[in-house]
Amino acid sequence: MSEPKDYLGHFEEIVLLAVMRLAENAYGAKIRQTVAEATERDVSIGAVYATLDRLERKGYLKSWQGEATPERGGRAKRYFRVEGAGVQALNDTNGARNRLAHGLDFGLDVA
Amino acid sequence: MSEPKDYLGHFEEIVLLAVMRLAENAYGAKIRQTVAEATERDVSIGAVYATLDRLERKGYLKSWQGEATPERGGRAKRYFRVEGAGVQALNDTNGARNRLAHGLDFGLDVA
DNA sequence: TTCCATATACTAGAATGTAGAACATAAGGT
DNA sequence: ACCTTATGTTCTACATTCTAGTATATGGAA
Repeated sequence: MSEPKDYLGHFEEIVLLAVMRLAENAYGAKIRQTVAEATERDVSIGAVYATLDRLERKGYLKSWQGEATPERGGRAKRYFRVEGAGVQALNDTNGARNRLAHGLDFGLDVA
Repeated sequence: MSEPKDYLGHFEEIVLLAVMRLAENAYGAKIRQTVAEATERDVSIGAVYATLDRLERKGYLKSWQGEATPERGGRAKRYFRVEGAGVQALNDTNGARNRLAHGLDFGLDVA
């Protein structure tokens, strides 16, 4: 039966989901904003990049430099995309939780 | 509006769910077993207790000593129960995730 | 060429995750 | 009584993740 699965930390999961959701628009600053909205709290940009780097190192996502000449000024963006392994990790993480939460009624916020 | 919410780490969430699920049968060794089954990997007993202690310190759960004379031998159990604040934290943690995951199709393992 | 806005990189300390050995307690056999 | 076995918990230490804060990079506009 397979190697031990690799589970994501809470923030890693959140960031990975944000990248997924933003699709072709996923770059640091925007990701930060998305995460802040979803978590309803201030998230430092450093926190986001540290996590993105770690996720990339693990092969869960990939990044590349955006256009060298942005439209309105400012540094070039670094875009991110979730890789297959990232989706897998997301699934595994969710699986463990689901097996435990299934059938439990604790007043879930059903969005 | 309100103070910044408190989110649970991955393992904290798993352990809290296990305690909830085990109900009146939630004590260290059993919790460990439940968590191991759900995550499909070996979980050291130390990892479980360290997390239980931290969760108790934060007020997410409560513990007390079980019977002084267990049926078959061995040390008395220490039972755990999730408190209201724990349920709240579970909800908040879930909420943030839901807001991001909602509508995203990445092949969820629907158990 | 200075200032401002947008972005990313780096660093450090706190919190969480994780393992393993030590300790505690009781039942049962001999 | 004493030792072995079965349960269960406590303690300690270290690795990884979380998080904030500060520094650096780059281009447009005044």
